[in-house]
Amino acid sequence: MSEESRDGLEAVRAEKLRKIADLGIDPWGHRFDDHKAIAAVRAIDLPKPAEGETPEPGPAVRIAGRIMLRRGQGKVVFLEVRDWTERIQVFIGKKQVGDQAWALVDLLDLGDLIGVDGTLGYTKTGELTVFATALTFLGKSLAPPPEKWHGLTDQEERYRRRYVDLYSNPESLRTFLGRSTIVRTFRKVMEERGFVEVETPTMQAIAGGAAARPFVTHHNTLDIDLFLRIAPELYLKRLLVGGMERVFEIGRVYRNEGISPKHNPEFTMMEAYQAYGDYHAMMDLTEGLICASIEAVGGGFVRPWGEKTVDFTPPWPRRCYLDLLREHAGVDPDDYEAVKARAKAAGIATEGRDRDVVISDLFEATVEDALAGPVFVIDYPAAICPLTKRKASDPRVAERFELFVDGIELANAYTELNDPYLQEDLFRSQLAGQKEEDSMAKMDDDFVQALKNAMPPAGGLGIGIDRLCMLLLNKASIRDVVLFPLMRPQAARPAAAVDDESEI
RNA sequence: GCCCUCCUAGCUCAAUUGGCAGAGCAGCUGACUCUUAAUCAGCGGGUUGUAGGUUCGAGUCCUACGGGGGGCACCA
Repeated sequence: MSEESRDGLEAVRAEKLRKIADLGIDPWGHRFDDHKAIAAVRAIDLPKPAEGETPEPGPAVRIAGRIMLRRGQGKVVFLEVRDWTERIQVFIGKKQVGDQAWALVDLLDLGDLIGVDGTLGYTKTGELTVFATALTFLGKSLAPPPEKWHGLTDQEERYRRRYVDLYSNPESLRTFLGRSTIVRTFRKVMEERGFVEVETPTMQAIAGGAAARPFVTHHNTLDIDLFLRIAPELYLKRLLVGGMERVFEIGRVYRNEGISPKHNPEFTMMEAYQAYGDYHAMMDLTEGLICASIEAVGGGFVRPWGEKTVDFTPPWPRRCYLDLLREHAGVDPDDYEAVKARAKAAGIATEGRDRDVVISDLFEATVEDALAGPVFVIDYPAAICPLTKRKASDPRVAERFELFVDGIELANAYTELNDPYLQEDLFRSQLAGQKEEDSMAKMDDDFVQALKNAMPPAGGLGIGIDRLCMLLLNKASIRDVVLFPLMRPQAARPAAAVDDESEI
């Protein structure tokens, strides 16, 4: 951490900035219209001249971007300029641009932003190149960019200074543009299927709809504590009561729990509710959303996933929860003594705990990691699903599914419980062995009142956007698909001396 | 919260058993009008995350603290 050397490198660039201003050029640039995306420039069909042939003058192009590489050659310089679509080589000759522009070229650093007008053509070695006729300075980078070959590799720096990661690591930029493509695809598919996008409160007096600990915040004027939402579920279902038959929300939820490669304290979920649907309708929707996303980001249905491969070719199997437990845990779920014995062997407490809670723990311990998927796990034990409609044929079973891929839970959906009396009962009854703060059952009187106005039978769905992005973009950590993952604050850097820099 | 591990120049990385802190890139000076991580010659750049300790001597060993990564726990 040398303040001295950092200042040294910055001082050199600050001096160049001053010299650029001395040339009568604004070192912070201005509006620069009508430049082409570099990818579009590269897509221009310009035939390569044959050996020895004098090349035809190519089309005039205008580009803008960041200087990534510089190869000086006396009175000629080659730059690699990158924008958010591509990179391209720029040729600048002293004779071609004139003395005035050449004075500016001397003051260009890696990381600076420039606009280039020129003609498109090929160099002697056959590289597509913009032969500059004019330069426009668009922004001075006072900070030196990372090493030109390796980019920024330090994980911590990549997360803390994402702006550097994005411009220096094309793969990182590609990932976040891919995430944007996935979100856009979700909106498009939902719209095609007749859903409307809505926004519901993120600050809630009762943080319901999931089993998670909320963040607490405070409203000063009302002098009340509020929770950041852990799910939009209960508000979206109020909209079903109100007659909005197909709604969805793509939004941030906040859960005050651990951080891991699969968990960020704030993450993005899409929740959708469809009146007169059920969980099978939600499975079709889920498959449609994810398959459309795969087509949008490209790469086919058989996709790399770390060292593994995941085959997303639809349709995906739909497997019963208890069948999977039978297979992987090797016990008959109806024989609770056997289940308890198996749970104890797996290190799961059984004493004084609800039967379905023990079964759920055993499922997580023995089945989830083995689910290569994609696979819909369907028909959950009812006691662990307080917001879900029970099967008419068997009230011990809830009409719920979760979608798993390589042990990762990607989606969670129900046929929604719309019986207000049963909902109220389930809100009141805590399961034995579950702490209240960890329970999904939190009394929400207004929600029960809403159900008393008749909520249509419905299917509801939640999909973790971040995890889907991990899987489709092949990133091992959620922090690689969240632009600014939560980090501990660093100790403040000593404030730079203000007085002796003020003239710049 | 617990366990393991990492932190060396702006960036990417070396440094043998505890023995003079190094290289490449970037930067600066100079040469070069078709380069491809351009090349060539020269120069500058460090409180080895922080604070202690052991030692004749610590980047290296020990302790504490800070930050990161992985795992456990919690959760989606």
